[in-house]
Amino acid sequence: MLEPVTLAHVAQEAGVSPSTVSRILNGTANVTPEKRARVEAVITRLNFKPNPQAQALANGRSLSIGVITPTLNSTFYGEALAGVEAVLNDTPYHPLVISGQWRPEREQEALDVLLLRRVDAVILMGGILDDAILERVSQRVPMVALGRDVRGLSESCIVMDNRGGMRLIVNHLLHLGHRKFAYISGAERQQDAVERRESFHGTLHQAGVTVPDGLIESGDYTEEGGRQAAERLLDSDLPFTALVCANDQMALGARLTLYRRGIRVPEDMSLTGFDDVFTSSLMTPPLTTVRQAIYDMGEVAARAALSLLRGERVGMHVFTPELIVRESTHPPAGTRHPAAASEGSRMTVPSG
Amino acid sequence: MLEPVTLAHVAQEAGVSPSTVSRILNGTANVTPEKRARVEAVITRLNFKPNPQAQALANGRSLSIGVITPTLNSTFYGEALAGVEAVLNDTPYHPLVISGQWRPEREQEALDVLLLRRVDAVILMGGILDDAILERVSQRVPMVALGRDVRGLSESCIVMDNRGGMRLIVNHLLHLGHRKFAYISGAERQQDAVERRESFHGTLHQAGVTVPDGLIESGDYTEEGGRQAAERLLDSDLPFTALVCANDQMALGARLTLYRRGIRVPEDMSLTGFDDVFTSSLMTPPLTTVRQAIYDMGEVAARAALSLLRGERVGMHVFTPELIVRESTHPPAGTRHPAAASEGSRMTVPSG
DNA sequence: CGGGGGCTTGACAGCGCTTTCAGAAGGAAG
DNA sequence: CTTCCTTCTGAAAGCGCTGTCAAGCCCCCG
Repeated sequence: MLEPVTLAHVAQEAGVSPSTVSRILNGTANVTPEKRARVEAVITRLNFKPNPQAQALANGRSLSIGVITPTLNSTFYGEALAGVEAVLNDTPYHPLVISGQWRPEREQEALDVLLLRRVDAVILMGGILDDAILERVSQRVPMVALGRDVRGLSESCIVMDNRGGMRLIVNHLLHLGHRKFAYISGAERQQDAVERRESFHGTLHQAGVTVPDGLIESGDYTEEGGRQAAERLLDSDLPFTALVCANDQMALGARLTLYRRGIRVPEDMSLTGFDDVFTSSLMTPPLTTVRQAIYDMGEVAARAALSLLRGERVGMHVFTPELIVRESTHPPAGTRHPAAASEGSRMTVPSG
Repeated sequence: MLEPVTLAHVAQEAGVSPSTVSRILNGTANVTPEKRARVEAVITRLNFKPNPQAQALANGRSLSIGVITPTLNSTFYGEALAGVEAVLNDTPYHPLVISGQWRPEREQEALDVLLLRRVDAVILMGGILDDAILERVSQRVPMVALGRDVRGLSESCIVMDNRGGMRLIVNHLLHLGHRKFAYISGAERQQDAVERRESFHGTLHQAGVTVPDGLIESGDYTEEGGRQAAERLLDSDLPFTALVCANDQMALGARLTLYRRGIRVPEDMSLTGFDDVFTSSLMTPPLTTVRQAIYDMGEVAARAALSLLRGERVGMHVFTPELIVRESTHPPAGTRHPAAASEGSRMTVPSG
């Protein structure tokens, strides 16, 4: 493989024209079985691999699928990426990953780069780019969105039922006997953060429970944000027995604050997350949360992209959330509800 | 940008030949200032961007740098990736990331794909591919290795002083008064796992402390591995007061086992990690560990790759470890050493 | 036995850019 | 006013592959 062997070499070696070799490569037209065998033999003997650059230039398909992720070092999106890669691995396509850093300019740049590199499709994970822009782009190149419902593109969106998930969590806590809640919300520029918060309020409202404004804080979906939000919540001196977080990462941050203040989980305070990032099962105590099958969503997104590439239509795919009860929730102090802390011993794929 | 504008368009529009435009683009030769201005005006007006595929085909450089990482969803390598991406972001180069899943065949495949796609350089993170193979590959394409010292390629390796780091940890524990240690080692097919274990033993040996074989277990560098290893350690019924883990991820797993068994950290058991993955500062309690500046290492690796591309020589880069004392270590029960649990309140960049 | 139809196959013109080569201009030197 | 360089610039030949086009071949039918 030192001297890159080209299609022309193969053709010469097999005594056929380059066109024929190309045809065999792509199954573009019939070729005499005999010739085909001869060429294929040469191909394997020379270990010939067509140059993707040249192919891309000649027929306009680059065999790569652009992926825009908010960040590369996120527990959450990392798994989705892994799912995408796993699916693409069995195909001639390869992912081209660029991160948008939650900044619209950066996302726009990423998109531009991907288009420039002539990716055959793009998978957009989360992100905060305008629906309008995305819709426009999607007319140039097949696009699927993960974790967000893009207006005018909803057929190729992979989303989860955020409202339903939050309802599960809240009902679980209500069932345990909690009546005093605090909430740490996500970055509300993102749709899912809004949906989760609304569902939190809605579900409680139905149960006749209201939450004072002072017990709603935003944590921007980050660990550090969650930590600080928990500080503010506690500083408010308003009483609450359940702290629900809009994602696991913030729950992790909040956990630290509770630890620092000597508040025991779950005895003094129940704590919940959302997403079931795989480290959540390893928290002390393991976190009660809602499972969002992120890896699977990555897989589905990749498959959807491939379908689009084949010209097939795909429909919106809504994932159903699943409540994962672990050990961070407990009836509030003073209650005598039957403890529901069944052991959810879900272990996820190890990471590096 | 709908109708892809080509160099030929620009040439025509500016009334010059394609060659001239190309020359201006690459600064290949002198061009009359007047013409240059004219062409540049057209370029910006038409928002012309040269097609990378075509450039790659024509001059053999793809403007992409291959990155092989063990997994995409690892807290550890994720940060390194982010570092690489950040540096490349200011250059015309782009990372092309493929994961090797700790499997030699997959790593080999990844390498093949990268070479096929004609990447201009490759950055290899960890991995278990033979040094010999890598050395051979490095003759075809500039290569830098991250977190491993490849024989015959050591000038372009970014590594950390694993032995020194482990020495820091062990000395810290010895200083606190610990004499009974248990150790969870990493995947020993990887060099760094071996170095850390050797240093663990060596440092203790110098202090006159020995560790029974039953208190050494392997956890394969994963959370789940760490969890199970801790189970085995505890089941051995051999006494120990300090559990040192070869990385943070295993410490996280081990933490769960301790929690399940009602063993308090740090009162009953001191626990340490290695790497300072950013979630470690959020563990309950925050983990004492050794900081390995992973993100920085990613940056350095990317810069090294760029240097190589410019034909410059780069030297091996050894990172110095830093002890991060948090709250998971404490003098052993029954001792009355001054507690050294200073609050290491290092917060790292949030992730997604 | 000749003509039409279907298959297989090679020649060739790109895809969009780079780069060599040589011609055209302009200036310095004789 | 030649002659010889220097620049600057355009024509043209690729880079490795695809896809169109038409030629060549064989078979079948009349």
